[in-house]
Parts: sequence; C-alpha cells; structure tokens
Amino acid sequence: MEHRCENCIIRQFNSLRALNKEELKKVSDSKTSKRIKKGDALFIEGQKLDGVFCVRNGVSKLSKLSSNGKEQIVKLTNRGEIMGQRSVIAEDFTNLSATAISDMEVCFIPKEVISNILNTNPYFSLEVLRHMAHDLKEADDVIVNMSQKTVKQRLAEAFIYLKNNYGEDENGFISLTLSRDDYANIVGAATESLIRMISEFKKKGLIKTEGKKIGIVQECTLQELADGF
Amino acid sequence: MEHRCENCIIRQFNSLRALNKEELKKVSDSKTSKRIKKGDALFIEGQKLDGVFCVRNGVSKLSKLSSNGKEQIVKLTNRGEIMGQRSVIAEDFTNLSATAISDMEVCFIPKEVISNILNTNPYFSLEVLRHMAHDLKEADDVIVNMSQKTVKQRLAEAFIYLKNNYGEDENGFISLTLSRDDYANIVGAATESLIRMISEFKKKGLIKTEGKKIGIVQECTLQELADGF
DNA sequence: TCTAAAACATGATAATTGTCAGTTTTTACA
DNA sequence: TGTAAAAACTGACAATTATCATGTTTTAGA
Repeated sequence: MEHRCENCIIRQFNSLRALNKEELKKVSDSKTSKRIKKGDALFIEGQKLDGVFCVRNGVSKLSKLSSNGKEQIVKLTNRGEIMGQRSVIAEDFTNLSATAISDMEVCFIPKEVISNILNTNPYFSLEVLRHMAHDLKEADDVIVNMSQKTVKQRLAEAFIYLKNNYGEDENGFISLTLSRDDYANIVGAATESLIRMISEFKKKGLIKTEGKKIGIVQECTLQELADGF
Repeated sequence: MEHRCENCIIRQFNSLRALNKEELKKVSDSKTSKRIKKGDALFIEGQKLDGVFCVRNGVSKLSKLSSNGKEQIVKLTNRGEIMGQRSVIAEDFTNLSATAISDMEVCFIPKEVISNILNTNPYFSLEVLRHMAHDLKEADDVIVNMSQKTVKQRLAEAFIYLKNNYGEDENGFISLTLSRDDYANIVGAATESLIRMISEFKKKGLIKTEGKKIGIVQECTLQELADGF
C-alpha cells in the first residue's frame, strides 16, 4: 500500500494544505508515487502535462534550452514544491524541462483532479496563486541579477543561496552537489569561465572544494562580493 | 460621473471578466479613476499597495533598481492589464516600480474588494491565476534570453516585440516611443553600448530613426539576428 | 525665445566573458 | 577491475560589453 496524502507532512508546505478532507481523499486515491533517478527527466520542455508532481524528496532543476543549444537553469525545486502547475493551469505545453539532480520521490496527481478542485475551492486557488506570486517575484529578481550582475557576483550569490536552502554536511560542504556544468547553467556562463572562477574563489580562500563538493569558507566576503563590495 | 466598469470594454481583456453583476457593481462603486502623466510613477518598489490598477489607456514600465543603481525593466504593461496583483495577493511589498511611459488612464480598485472576490469566486481566482501563469512563463523566457543571448540579439528581439505589441504609425515607426535609456534598461546594457548598436543597425539598413522614433526596415533580417542567424 | 539641463552620440580603452584546443582526472559499467 | 566516456581543468586568444571622457543635439521651461 502506498502512502496516503492525508498523513503526508509535505502537504503542509504547499498549496494542498488548503484542501478539505474529501478533496484530499480524491487526490490520494488518484495519485501515483514515482521514484526518479538522478539525471532522469520528470518532464521535457514542450510536452503537455496531464498532471502535477508533488515533491516528497530530492531536488530537481527546471531548465530551458536556448536556441544556441545551451541550457539555462531557471529554478531549483525544493522538497514540498508542486511542479507543473503553470502548465496545467494555463492548459499549455510546459515551457521548462524538469530533471532530477538527486534521486527523487514524487507523487503524480492527474490534472482533472487538480482542475476540479481549482474550480470549486477558492481557498485552494488562492493558495496556488500565492505560491505562483512568490515564484514570479523570484523570477523578476533573477532577471535583474542576470542583467545587472557579473558572473562572479552571480556565482557568489549562488553559493550562498545553495547553502541557505540545502544546508551543509558535517564537513562544511554544501549538501546539494552540482556539476560544474550545472553551476554554469545556473549563473548563465560558459562552463570554462565558471571553472576558472571556482579556482579563483578557492585560491582566494573564499571556498573549499573536494571533488564536486564545494564548501563556503568566508561567507561574509562572498556576500560582499555578491553585492558588489 | 465616472465611467462604470459594467460598460468598460477593457474588462474583457483581463481577469475582471470573471466577475458577476454584483461583484462588478462593487468594483465599480469602489474604484477611482486616475490620470498619470508620462514619467510619473504609479507605485514604487518596496511600497505597500492598497489596491490594484486596471490600465484603461497608456503604457507603463515595471522596473527594479539593482544594487549598482542601474534600472532594469522587467516588463512593459499593455492596455487592459491589471497591475499590482502580485503584491496584493501575496500581501507583500511591491518588488517592482511602475512608471508611466506615456500618459495613462487607470482605475484604482481597493484591495479589500479584490480580496473579497478572490475568497468567494473561484472563477475569478482561476482567471487571475491564468494571467499570472502567463506572466511567469514570460519571465522565464526573459531569464533565458538575458543569459543566453547577446545584447545585439536582445535588442533585435525588443524591436520586433515592440512593433508586434504596440504597432507602428503611418510612416512605419514603432508607435511606442522609448528613450535610449529605456531601451538600454530593457535589454540590460549600458546606454552607450545600446546607442552604438542602434547606430550599427541603422547603418546596416535594418532600422530607421527619426529623433527618438525607431522604425523597422528589414524585419526578417532582424528576426534572424535575434535568433542568432 | 533663450538657456540650462537632459538626452543623444562617438572615440579610446579596459574589463569581462566566451571560444577553441588540449590535458588530466573521475566515473560508469562491460 | 580495466577501459572508454564524461567531467574537470588550463592556456591562449578573440569577441563582447562597460567605462570614461567629451562633444553635439534636443527639450523643457523661465
């Protein structure tokens, strides 16, 4: 037997908390659980989704391929987030691809169930709206950073963001391990440029590395760097 | 006597079309109309809004100041759009400033009225949600463009976007006239760099200028340029 | 209509970032 | 566990874009 949404803590972190008992039962009865392996895709840009994903565990990247073939990571999802909402609500193709960055456990909820609740429960709509408002604000911030900050500043910011959002292990390394390529695709730079910058940060003693793992050594200096001194 | 929302065509273009008669009456009774002069602000980043603006006429820019003091324009609003929704829904400070780019006529609707309808009319919430989903998608596209395209590509794209969205006059100039500074703040570049690029485009016969006015001469070539050949 | 301020424009130069070419290290898996 | 592929890294160089300095044109308003 699978988990029941009624008993799932994750729900408290997303818009599903606005559901009443009957709605929750409907969701729980219709949902399916999936395990996604690191590197596998949840969905791909341009696809039509017939439901949303509720992330129980693991991290994924939302990215978009630009015409020159380079990937841009727009957002990393956290535990508890719902993915694919935008596409289901707008009845539109996904504009982003979602790929697991670590092994994931997700629940898939069919769109009919979601649409149905959206049409009848204004509190749920409002909750979804609040989350989307938050995403929109963050997207605006990213736009400003992309155009006004240097790659160096954006990288410094990324390290701090990752530390704050995913924590660090007992040795002071950021828990979420990303490839250099992923880092490049987050800050929007060539991989070689990014690798060089990591070397530079390391040489200056701002960060430490061990294989792919990266640890923040001087958070204050890094923050100052991100803010442009 | 002011205009009544019941008779306002603008409504059809935004989420207010989901309102029923009573709701519409409430909105109409509580709204106030305002004229905003070109260059004046509707609201400023960090402010708390106690309502939303419905744009009857005119164009405004939504922008954000970055830490280095440069402005980044995140979005231009069109006729019919509702502004300030995000802030009212999230009960948050505005993250953007709104400034009139042309003379504007707007209606201000107090947030209590909006919140009230959001809480009771799921169709309205859903409409707002759809609009916000659309904005979010556009924001994602801007992020990708900002990080993957060159200034030249972004500028070419901006010209085409402006032509398609605001049309052109009888002489083939884009109807919406922006300052070079505004153009720079849209594509995220230094004003000098942008001016140079306009000169270059003009020299190549892609565009024509007359004072501030800019007209597209070779749309196809411009489009190819935007796509990276 | 005169005048100061703002916007526009251009050149020279420097800083940032990307590209290409190649080497070394790590990883996956047959 | 050996090996091919992928990822990480480095150097040299080129392209893009920003900055500073300065001159010209346009605009707003006294």
